[in-house]
Amino acid sequence: MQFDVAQNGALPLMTRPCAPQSCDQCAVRDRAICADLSDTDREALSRIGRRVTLHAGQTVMWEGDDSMVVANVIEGTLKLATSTGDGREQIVGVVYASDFIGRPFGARTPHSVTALTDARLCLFPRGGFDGFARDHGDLQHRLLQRTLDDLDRTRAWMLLLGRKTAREKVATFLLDMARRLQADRAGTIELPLSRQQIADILGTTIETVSRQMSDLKRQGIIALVGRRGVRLIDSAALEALAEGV
Amino acid sequence: MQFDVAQNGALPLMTRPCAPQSCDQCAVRDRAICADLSDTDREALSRIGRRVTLHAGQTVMWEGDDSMVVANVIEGTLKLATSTGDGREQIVGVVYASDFIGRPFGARTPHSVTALTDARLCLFPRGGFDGFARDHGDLQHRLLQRTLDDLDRTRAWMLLLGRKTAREKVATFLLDMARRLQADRAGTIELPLSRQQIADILGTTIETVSRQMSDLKRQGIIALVGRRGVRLIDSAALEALAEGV
DNA sequence: CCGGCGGTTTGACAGAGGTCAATGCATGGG
DNA sequence: CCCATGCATTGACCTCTGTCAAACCGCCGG
Repeated sequence: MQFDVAQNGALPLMTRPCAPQSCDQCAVRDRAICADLSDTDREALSRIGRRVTLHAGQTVMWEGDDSMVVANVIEGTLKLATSTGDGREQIVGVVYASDFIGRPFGARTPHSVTALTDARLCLFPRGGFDGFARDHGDLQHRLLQRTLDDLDRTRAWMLLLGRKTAREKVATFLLDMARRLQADRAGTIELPLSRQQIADILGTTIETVSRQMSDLKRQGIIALVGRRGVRLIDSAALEALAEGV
Repeated sequence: MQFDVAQNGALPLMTRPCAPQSCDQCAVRDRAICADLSDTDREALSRIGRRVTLHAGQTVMWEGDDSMVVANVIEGTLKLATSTGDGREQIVGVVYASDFIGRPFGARTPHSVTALTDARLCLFPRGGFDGFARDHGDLQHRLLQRTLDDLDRTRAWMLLLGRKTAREKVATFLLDMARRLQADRAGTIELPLSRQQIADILGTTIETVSRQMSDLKRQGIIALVGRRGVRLIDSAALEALAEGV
């Protein structure tokens, strides 16, 4: 178990905002929580925040910090993580474009948020966002929906962490990634995570992940292409393994 | 690993409602999500729902069921659980008086809800509740707050499930229960959970829980009184163990 | 007060997965 | 284009925890 001391670049607060950009051409405009707002409301919200870019490895928020900002993910993939005092890390969530990050209506950020790939965020100071959300029931409703979904997904993941074997964990993980990520024409997906990060998601070690993947490959259920590429050859078999058959 | 086939009595929908009771003397009136409502709104909500009693072991909702009802817990303790196809169970939450249960704004109940002790609920049909919540921003805000808190707690628990040792798990669990439960004058708390249920919370087995508790007792850190009583003798030592020192 | 039931504790053992270490191999900078 | 660096794979080993089984003992009903 070790820390991710990757490139801890400048905080995004320090990051130069992108050229101001209206919500009109925002890539996540109709999937983010602001999707239901009227044009004028959306522009008002937009003026509270600003667009920032992150490089892979940069951390936006730290576990235990005062909750200062929240954000929509415009592009990229980020991890949410907590760790024990002695540095064992558990990834508690992975977020993608259009997802919402940060802790609104609360004093503390309960987990760190770190970019896994280069990313772009639409960042809001928390106070301003909280106030805006209180006045806009539709925004709050959308946030509630999303939080309820997150909670469901998180609880489902507890079953994996608490009760599944290493084999089942890796199979479940691969299926989950295949569902979320776009495969190229050869059917290969590019994992946005290193083996260490996969281990930190599954509550196991890098060696165990590697061994399980090698086994699956040996059985002809998946193919490994390069360091981060995976092609699912027999999804049905994977599904079976994920459920422990 | 085995099923909890306890007393699976009638569904609460079948349960005879208690004598109609106004919100005025409700025990959780100022802690439940309806606390911020005006008297008239609260009564309106109350008319949508009804009070039901549950016996220990009764299940209110089943994993995967259509989400038909939601409820406030007036009294008692309940568990939220999911299981794998072959019957391994993971408890994903424990709820107490004033907590909210069920899946509003969604089609499926993602986990079962089962009474650990006798309990009383204030039960609402989901459709009616959803509609009411949409029209009452303050109720929705309170629900959002609560869901965000649940999510934080759940994610903290993922660290336990994925990264902590059996010793750390049990120590963390005992401290968590001590924080939630009222100790009697001798400083003893009465766990609302059997060893099996504790194991299902911690993602381990009944034997491991038992062995860890016996070790802690042998070290003079806790005392065990009867089947479900525990007295924390050296909380500082427990804290240290919980963090893996 | 006693006896039996069901949950709990304890023991013996095995195996999944963690740890330590060495080797392999993509990938990007020079 | 090639090598160095860091991630990934593989191997050997060991420990923690799960499994199976037996003994124990609170607690309730008779």
